[in-house]
Amino acid sequence: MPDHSERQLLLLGLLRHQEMHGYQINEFIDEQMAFCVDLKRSTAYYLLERLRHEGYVTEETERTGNRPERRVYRITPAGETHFQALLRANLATYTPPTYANDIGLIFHQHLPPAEVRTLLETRRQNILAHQQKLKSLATVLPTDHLAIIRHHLIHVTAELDWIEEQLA
Amino acid sequence: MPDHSERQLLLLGLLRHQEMHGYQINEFIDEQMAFCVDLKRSTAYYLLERLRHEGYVTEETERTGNRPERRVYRITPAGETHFQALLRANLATYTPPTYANDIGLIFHQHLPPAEVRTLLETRRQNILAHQQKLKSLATVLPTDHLAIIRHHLIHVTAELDWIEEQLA
DNA sequence: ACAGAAATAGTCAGACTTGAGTATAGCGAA
DNA sequence: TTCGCTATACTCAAGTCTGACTATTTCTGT
Repeated sequence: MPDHSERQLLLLGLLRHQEMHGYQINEFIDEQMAFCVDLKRSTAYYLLERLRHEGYVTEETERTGNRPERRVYRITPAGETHFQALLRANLATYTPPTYANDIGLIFHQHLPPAEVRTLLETRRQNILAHQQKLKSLATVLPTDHLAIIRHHLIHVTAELDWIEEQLA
Repeated sequence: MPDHSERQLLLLGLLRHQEMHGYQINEFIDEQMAFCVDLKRSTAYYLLERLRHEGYVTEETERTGNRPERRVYRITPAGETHFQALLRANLATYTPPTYANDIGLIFHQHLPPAEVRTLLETRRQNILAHQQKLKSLATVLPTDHLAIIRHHLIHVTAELDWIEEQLA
């Protein structure tokens, strides 16, 4: 059983604020949260179905005008409780991320040092580009997200420090 | 088609060094790489089968004594080429990780500030524990891994900085 | 000498994930 | 008015991942 908890937390947190239909949830995630969670649209539908199955949300079909039916999700009292538990667990826990780019470094001796340097130089440019994107997000997204953007920026800086150390 | 590339890179890199059977590969990963890659044993078998299907490794069954048969994997010339390509791509790329614990922060206002503080204090202890574990790894693992351990330590430090900023 | 633990070597059902596809509605331009 | 493009709302087949399990061999303590 993999650990959906943070995505469940996200979905329940959104529904806690207000009832929403699937498309709306996905739109919100894509526009405001994509930079810090990885959750595709089809996966969100799947998870919502699971939350319903577990009694944490209810599903109600409605239609507006002649548009196709939509399923409106609403959090249940059990869902509220679950949300609180997930939130407490999430805040108290530290889950170290995995850095996909570590693997390359392990095998760097299989390439000529000069080429490794060039490749890492390119990586450095990509990191700088990502840093810029984060900075511009800060001006676009609501202020609730500032702490998280700052979190990402701190790590990007750490990444730049490390790669410069490797280049030296 | 998800992006196995870093795990393929890992498997090919190990086989490039010497032929190995599945169990041996898994043992090595569990003992030396678990701290920087997330790859379960059954997944490794699955990926090896895929690499074979794609012609990057060959599989040969052998038996030693009365033990059950084992499948020995050996990298092919095509696998060598693929390895080089994956390695170059990996070194030149930056793949920002996702931080599972960000989600909690988004919803922190749903709990009393004092409790949030206590929970984050606990998280901080967990980060410190993780930092210690990394430091002790540095004394146990071969020196090739030092750069990567350093990489993780830099990020753990960044994480501690950030959380202390939040607590203040 | 022999029972129980640990190591060896995988297999597989079932859960998770997602790109590609389906189907209808509104809207702007020619 | 009608052709095509975008927005709305999902669905699903196919691919991926892993916890739990099987089965045999070798050690270890008594």
